[in-house]
Amino acid sequence: MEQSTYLRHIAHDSVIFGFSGEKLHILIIHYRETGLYALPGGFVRWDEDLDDAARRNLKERTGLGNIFLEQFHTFGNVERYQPEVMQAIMTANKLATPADHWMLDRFISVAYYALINYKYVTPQPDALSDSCDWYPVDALPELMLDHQDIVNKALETLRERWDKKLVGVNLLPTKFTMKELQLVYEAIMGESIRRTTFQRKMLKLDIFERHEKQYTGKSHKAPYLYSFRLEEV
Amino acid sequence: MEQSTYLRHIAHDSVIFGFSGEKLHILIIHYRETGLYALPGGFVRWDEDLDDAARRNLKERTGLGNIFLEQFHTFGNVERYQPEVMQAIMTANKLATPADHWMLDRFISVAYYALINYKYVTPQPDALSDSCDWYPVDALPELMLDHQDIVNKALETLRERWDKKLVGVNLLPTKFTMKELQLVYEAIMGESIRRTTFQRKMLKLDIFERHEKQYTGKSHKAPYLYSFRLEEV
DNA sequence: GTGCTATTGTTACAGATTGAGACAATAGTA
DNA sequence: TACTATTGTCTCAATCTGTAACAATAGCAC
Repeated sequence: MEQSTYLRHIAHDSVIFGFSGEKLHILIIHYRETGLYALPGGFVRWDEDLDDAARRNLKERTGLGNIFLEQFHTFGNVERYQPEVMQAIMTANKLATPADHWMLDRFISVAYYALINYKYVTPQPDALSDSCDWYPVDALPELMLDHQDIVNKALETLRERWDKKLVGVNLLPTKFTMKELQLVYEAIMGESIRRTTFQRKMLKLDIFERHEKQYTGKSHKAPYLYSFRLEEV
Repeated sequence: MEQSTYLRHIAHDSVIFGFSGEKLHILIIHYRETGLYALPGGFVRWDEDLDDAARRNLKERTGLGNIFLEQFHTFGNVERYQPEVMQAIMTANKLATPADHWMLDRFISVAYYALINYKYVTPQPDALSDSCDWYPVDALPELMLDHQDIVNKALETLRERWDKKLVGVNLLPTKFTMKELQLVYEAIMGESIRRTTFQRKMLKLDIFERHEKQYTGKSHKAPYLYSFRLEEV
């Protein structure tokens, strides 16, 4: 039986979505002194479920557990194999890297996406990176390896799996206005939708609880706050 | 750099769907003398794309290349690790199995589903198995490891991704009747649908070419044959 | 308070889609 | 020529959607 800590050749990366109130953002880490930007990710321990590894990573980066996290694709092209990239990262961190080091092998990466509440998160860099920050999905820095492909596929998947409750519950605060829900929808779909149609369609779903009005100080009619009826989740 | 032929810890399995004209079937292999049934699968070569590995496997089993094949989930629970199962298969084939043999390691499996034309296929067993046959999805033998979970997830995915053209083109012969298309739909969805509604909805898509009538010798009005207009695929 | 503006909740109406059934056409058989 | 099973089409009502209109405010200026 293998005795090393991690399974060889297997990595995982996460596309962690947050909604700023206006735009979709994702978490990107920056590797010290290399100029390399990447998705947060890691490896799978010998005695750990694949999903648990991704969850552990998410917890380390955001401090949040019990978050919506779902696998969406596994990337396994040979072109992902670029040992010089990993070499650069390790050298910048003054780590010994014998040519047969396990981190320099070819990796297949299982990609996950997470939906979390932007406001409750303080992104945490890991041992090899000097920062971990939110970037708008439409203005990302150049990402290493195939990470931009991973982001694109994550967005595509999110659009396909758009489910009002799922996405809303995870990207919005507990109470929100219809306008905010609509902004999330538009940010994900990349298209605008008529206010009245959206409102009617949402309300007809009968999955919302209506609460008090939200007085923002603006000089116009105040919108109602809504929440998802959670007993139906 | 790793010198062995295959990437360690990484496997792939395929759920290969075919339509008998009445029911959905999938290909299942039977391992010699062990009583074990499993999905066809294999490993990934050091210099091979993940998708190509699955495609190679499909070609070996069915003789068919250029077939619709899509990844849908990666299974990586620790409970998949049951070296005694692999041990039994290898012993039955009189293969030496030192305790540290790479095939006895823990594996993460990337699962694919394929849609192929039932009639054009002669299933081929591989070196370790003595048969490879079609089974109706609702009457599978007991499968080893988590392969039943894999099948269930494949079905679920197929239902989500039901796209008339995609599914029809791959599971039906070039020319088919509306009735046959409806049977495919019902076999996948597991529910029946009203004939007239289905027909109207399909024809409105405007993706079919109508051909001659099909005279089956039955005493009733003969249905038209249709094909998908392929320039739009 | 009265008017003004921006935004929200609701309703109205036409057009499209859908579920359910009716009905005529017809290939083979008695 | 009648009869049966199945298919292609149409009708009708119910529902859903896109669009616009309109009434109801919350704050502000006065």
